[in-house]
Amino acid sequence: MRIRSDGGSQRITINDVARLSGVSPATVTRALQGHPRVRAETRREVERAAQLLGYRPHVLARALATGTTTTVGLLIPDVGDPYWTEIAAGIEEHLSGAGFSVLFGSTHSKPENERRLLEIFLGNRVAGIVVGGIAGDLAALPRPHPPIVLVSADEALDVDLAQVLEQLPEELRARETSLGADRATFEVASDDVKSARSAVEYLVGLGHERLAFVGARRTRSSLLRSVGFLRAVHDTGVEGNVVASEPTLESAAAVARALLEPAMRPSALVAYDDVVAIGAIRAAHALGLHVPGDVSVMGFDDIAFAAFVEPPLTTIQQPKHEMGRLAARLVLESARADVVRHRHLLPGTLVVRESTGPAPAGRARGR
Amino acid sequence: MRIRSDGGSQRITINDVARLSGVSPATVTRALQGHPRVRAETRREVERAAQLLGYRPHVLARALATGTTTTVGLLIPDVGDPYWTEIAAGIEEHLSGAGFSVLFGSTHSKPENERRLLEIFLGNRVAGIVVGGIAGDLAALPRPHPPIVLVSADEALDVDLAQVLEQLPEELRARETSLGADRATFEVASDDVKSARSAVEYLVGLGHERLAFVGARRTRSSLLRSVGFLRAVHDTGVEGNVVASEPTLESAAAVARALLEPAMRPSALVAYDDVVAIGAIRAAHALGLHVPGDVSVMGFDDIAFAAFVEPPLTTIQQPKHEMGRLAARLVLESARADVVRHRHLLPGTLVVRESTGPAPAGRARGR
DNA sequence: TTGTACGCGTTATCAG
DNA sequence: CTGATAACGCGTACAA
Repeated sequence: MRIRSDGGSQRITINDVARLSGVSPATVTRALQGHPRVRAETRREVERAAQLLGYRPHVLARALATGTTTTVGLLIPDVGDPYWTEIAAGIEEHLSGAGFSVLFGSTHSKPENERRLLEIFLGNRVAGIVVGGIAGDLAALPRPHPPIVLVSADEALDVDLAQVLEQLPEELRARETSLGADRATFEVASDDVKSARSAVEYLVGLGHERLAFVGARRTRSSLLRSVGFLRAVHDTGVEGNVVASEPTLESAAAVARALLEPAMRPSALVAYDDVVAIGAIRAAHALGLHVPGDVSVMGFDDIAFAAFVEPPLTTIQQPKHEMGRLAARLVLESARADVVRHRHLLPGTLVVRESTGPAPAGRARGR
Repeated sequence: MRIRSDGGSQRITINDVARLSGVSPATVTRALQGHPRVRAETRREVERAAQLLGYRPHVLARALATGTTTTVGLLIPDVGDPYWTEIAAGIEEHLSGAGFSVLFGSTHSKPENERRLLEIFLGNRVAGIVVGGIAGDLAALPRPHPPIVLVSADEALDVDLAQVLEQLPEELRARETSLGADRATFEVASDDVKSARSAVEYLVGLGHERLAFVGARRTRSSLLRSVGFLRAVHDTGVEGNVVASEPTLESAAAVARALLEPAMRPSALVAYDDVVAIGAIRAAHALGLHVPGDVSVMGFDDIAFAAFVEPPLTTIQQPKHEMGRLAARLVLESARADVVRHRHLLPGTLVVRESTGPAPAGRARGR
């Protein structure tokens, strides 16, 4: 006799319940699913038997029979990044609340991982998929596929940063629609252009006249934020330039250090995100500069720790949890009915803390 | 004609492939699974057909047929907590690398959620389960169940903190074995007692003679850390007391504020974890105290942000990623063979940064 | 080496 | 209101 060391749980099936309660399997199904046409007494009897036996329906068998799953695939780039985990939290919460399970994977921002995991999700016949970050060649997916909702799709653009920055924002906006996003049913993102604009307007309101945006990369949200920054800078008539940086504390610190040399030092820095902002603040401190006394620094996103660094970070909060909820709602809804593709742009909101302040006196407008 | 708006992907099955390649479904299975006894040519033919049709095996149907899944359930208390997400990252990485999928859920530290999600996992016939945090009444699970690995099980103890603290550490250690943990195959945790001890020894080595542990709660790791603290304090002959605090920044700040009143101010604080430590530092700053000039503060875990607060936090690093990997390895291994239950205690390692320093001169040993 | 037939646990259809 | 019976897609003895 060979011991089945399989991980399977109990093997009490619907048949066991049927036998014990003296009805057919079909009736058991109906009774347990709240089907209207079952005698009340029968139902009680079945429920009692099921309870007694500790019957637990085999989700997979059910899926096979119905052709439908209650599982949704979730892909995010990085489990360690608070931005993504907060979004994931919103997604998980909503999905779980709606009785759906979450099949999870991390892409590490690698398209090949994204592809591989999507394959797995499809193999598992998920009812829908939420993809955070990249979202490469969705077009290559077999059709039809379950509804896919993109969150802050960050697909790399095939253009030079410099080129894009010269182009009109309108033109860039147009380009967006040609991204891989077009195979997805929905997309939810933050309104990066507008967010960057409010950042600039806030700083200008404080009297700053020489700004810098640090952290531009070849990703969509980064480009859009820098574009919003440049546009606002232009509209308000102050100085402002964009410098590139990786979205890591180290890179940001290095870039900021160079930027803060006395020569043409900006009086305020707008960072690509909170992580970059924190890196910039460290660089400022290392240079003996006071924040916000000597230089104001602000970020984007409002990750949990933004409020607890020294000084607490002024930032443009993104409704991460809300974005997650929305994404989850959208997959579930579009899993049920045919819907029109649509992009949801959520607004950011300014959160003023202590890393920003009035422009230093006497340093206004160069020379 | 009704449109099937199910989320199902393509419906090309093994039969389609069989028909196209002119063989039987059975042969298709064998060919695609690398079964040795298939003619090379046949295999090529089948593979070509599968490729052409874009055939993707139905994972659920396969699971039903084989009685085995390649899915592992993962439960953590809080998706927003960096401690847990770092562990989760390690788990996901290993599992994914081994070709397993992750069915994910968040318990929010609520036993009822844990129960509900475990039910779902069982219903999905997962090959194994990793549970972070609580782990309530695992005993209530139907037997046999798939292997369960507990990570930093944080089950609430049915005892008063005060009582426990009076007891001998040995006695408390004995209690551990009676926790819900005993239905699990494995458990991985950090060696909290020893970690706390090294924290104390490090501070004493710096000349501190009046310490305080802030953050004890009725959870295991908190109790064990406070016990390790008290034991070490006793062994090294310095003063040291334990004060309770919720593991939130706000609570920690409030507690620390009271603790830092001039009267009997400790020269060093050992916080339950990094979050509590950061809260304590804020309180110190609010009181106009310098860290570490006036008071040293250290934490546990070494979450990502520990290095980026002001001042960078000295802490006892827990090998979170490693713990995750180990947990994942253990589920997979025990899913294959029968194994002996075991508890894995991983050591913490001291990471010295800038929130700790020598004891303030002239404040040594009260009165 | 390959094909046939059956079972995995559940639901749906169609009689009764 | 309830019971047979046929799928769902795949793996696997068993037979050829």
